[in-house]
Order: sequence, then structure tokens, then C-alpha cells
Amino acid sequence: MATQTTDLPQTSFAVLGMLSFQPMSGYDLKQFADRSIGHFYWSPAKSQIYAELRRLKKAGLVTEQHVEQENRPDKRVYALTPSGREALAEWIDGSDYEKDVFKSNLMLRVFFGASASPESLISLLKQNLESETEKLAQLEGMEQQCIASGPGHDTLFTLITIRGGIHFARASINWSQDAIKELEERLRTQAVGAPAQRSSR
Amino acid sequence: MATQTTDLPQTSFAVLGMLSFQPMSGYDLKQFADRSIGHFYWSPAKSQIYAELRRLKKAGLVTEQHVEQENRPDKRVYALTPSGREALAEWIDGSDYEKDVFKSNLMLRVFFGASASPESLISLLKQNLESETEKLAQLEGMEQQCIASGPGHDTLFTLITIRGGIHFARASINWSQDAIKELEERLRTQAVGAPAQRSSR
DNA sequence: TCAGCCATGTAATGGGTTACATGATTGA
DNA sequence: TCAATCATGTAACCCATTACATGGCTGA
Repeated sequence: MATQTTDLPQTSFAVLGMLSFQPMSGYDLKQFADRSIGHFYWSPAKSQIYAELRRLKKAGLVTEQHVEQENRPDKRVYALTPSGREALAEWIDGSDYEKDVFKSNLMLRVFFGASASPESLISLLKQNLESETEKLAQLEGMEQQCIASGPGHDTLFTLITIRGGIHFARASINWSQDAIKELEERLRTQAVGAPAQRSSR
Repeated sequence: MATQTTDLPQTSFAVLGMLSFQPMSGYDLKQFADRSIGHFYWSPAKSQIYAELRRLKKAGLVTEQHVEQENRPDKRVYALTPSGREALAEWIDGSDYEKDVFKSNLMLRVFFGASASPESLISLLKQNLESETEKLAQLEGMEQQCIASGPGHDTLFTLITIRGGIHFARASINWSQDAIKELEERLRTQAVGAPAQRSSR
């Protein structure tokens, strides 16, 4: 009853989740998010993190501890309370499954590709190919690192998540390659004549 | 100069893009979005579509035509203007590539899986497996349908987009299967004892 | 008769971003 | 000396959703 933890936004749980690893300041959280959940969820603006921490504190899900430091600004370190831990667990296994809606700007542009030139689509796809290939290499590095750090306790979840990223990066790469091939094919067959012409009207 | 089309949100271009296929009313656009870009981008609320159309009209990118109907409410049909068509093309091939950031709720939950029970993660993953398998079948149906409708003109872009969806659905399926296997493995090895216990603290 | 489609909107709320503001310390 | 790091926050803005409102027609 008291504080209903049910209607908090996803972001709240993302922050609670990060704090489940260790107590952190707002600044720390931003760093941490950039190099963890930023890869498969998103990384909040720092202003939002601070706002979020205030909310969680008010809801009694985290505690705030003022930490004085020498030679650098003081900080406020946040840690989960028991009810914060509970809310997190409840969110993970207590709330219903909902489909991932994934929003691809690139696919949107390709879908409307009839209104542009095939060349520019190919260029976009090639950039995606490059970007995702790099990402894949990065993820595979992380995977090895994770394995090397011992088959221990909680690395399993990190590992599974990284592998998810790897699967999706590969999908993006394969798709880009296929699409480029098909667009180049089209250029070759119906080449010559008015190049960037749009047919309708 | 006049109306700078550069700083419009993505949504504006999504609507312009749909109107590039044919003139439509707000109501039509909602239907159309649900069964096209809704699969790989997202489907706006209807209230937003109407708002968007007002904006595009004010910017001179679409025209509005009042159409009277018998036996059902009148409607306003929107069509691209030449500058609307131009803005769309400019957005597709004139604006820079930017990485797709994909936001997976499921991966977020898995990442924080140490705070929950493996069983519930497995359950979530199985639901995802089912959901994505169904989606895959649907997409493959659309693919065949698209191929059957003639190798014509603009079906190529639709086809490429559908295939993108297929690649990502397969990735999601493969990942889910892998993850389930690994979590079940973990249950088997370290089973017995305190089951839903979280270690830290 | 009653649900559901057709058709368009307003109002309230909230999630999230960017830009602005401050200020000490450290290393190139 | 100058940029970057550490550290926290305010203000303005806007994208987007949900809930509410209206009302005739159609088919089971």
C-alpha cells in the first residue's frame, strides 16, 4: 500500500537495477549507464537521473548519504533500501511480459526509399554496416572479458545480455549486406536514364 | 529559408512518408501506421496524428481537402505538396546517418536478473520466444505476399524492410533459446537449497 | 439492441532532452 | 593555460500518451 511501486516508469527500475550492483552517486550512475544499459536500453540525461533519484528517495526506495571529499566536490551516494530491493524484484518477475517495440530510424528511411535515390540508401546501409560491425567487435570483446572474469555468481546475466546484443548486431549486419546487394542489383539492371527520378505524379 | 523543414521531429517524416504512398485522412493514417511502420518503428496515438497533420499543413508540406461523405462522417484528406515531397526526400538522403538505438525491456530485465528468480526470467524468455516466433511467421507471410504481388516498382523497399524485420525476429528467437538453455543449465547445476535467494547483503 | 466502425478532436499529464549555471582540481 | 573530470542541479520546451467527448451508421 503506502508507496505503490507499480506505476513507476521503466527508468526508475533501470536506476534501481544499477544501484543493486552497488551504491552510487548520480554522476556515477550516468557513467555506469553509458557503458552498460546504454547498449541495449538507453542512457538517460543526467538531469533526469538526478530527478529520478529524488523521486526514488521520496518513495523510500533508496537512501541518500552525503559523502564529503577532499579535492573534489562532495557527493550524495544512493543505496537501495529493502523496499527498493523488493520493488526491483517485483518488477522483474512480478510484472507481465510485454513485447519489445524496436524503433529503427534506418528501416523507416528504407521503407520510404521510393522517395529517394537508391545510392543514398546504399550509403546509409553501408554506414550502418560499419557501425554495427564495430559494435559487434566491441561486444565480443566484452564477452571474452566477462568469461575471463570467472564463471562466478552474477556474471551469467551480464553474459546473456551481451550475447543478446551480439545476436542483434549480427542481424543488423546481415540485413544491411542483403539490402545493399539488392539495391545494387536494382541499380545495375535498370540503370541509365533518369537516375534520381521519382515516378508518381 | 521560409519554412525550415530541417528541425521537424521524426514523426513528421513518418507521416509525410505514409502520405507519399497515397493521400489519406488522419483516420486512414492511423490504420496504415498500425500495419506498416508500427512493426519496425512505432505507431503514433491518433491524437498525435491529428496534431501532426495540423503542423504539416501549417508548414505547407501537405494540403487538406474536405471530403463530404454520405452515411458516414466527413473527412479531411491530406496530400503531399511539392515541398512536402522535397522535404521527405531531403530527410531520407540528405540527413546524416545515425545509429539505431534499440530499447529492449526484456534485456533490461535479464540484465538485472540477479535480483530475481531464474524461473521467472525463463518464463519471460519463453513468452518472448513465442511472441517472436509468431511475429516471424507473420512477416514471412507478408514477404511471400509482397513477392507474389509482382516484382514491380516500389515493392522492393517494402520487401527489404520486411526482411529486416525477419532478421531481427530470428535474432530475438535465437537469443531467447540460448538464454533459456543457459538459465536452465544453471538451475540444474546449482539447484536445491535456498531457491529464490538473492546473495548480496 | 448493442458493439464496433468511421471520424475528429481537446485537455491533462508526464517522460525526456537541451541549454544554462556553478566551481574546484588535475594533467597536458 | 586550457581542456577535461568531478559533481549537482534549474528552466524551458516538446514529444507522446491516456482519458474524455461526440455522434451517426452498420451488422450480428
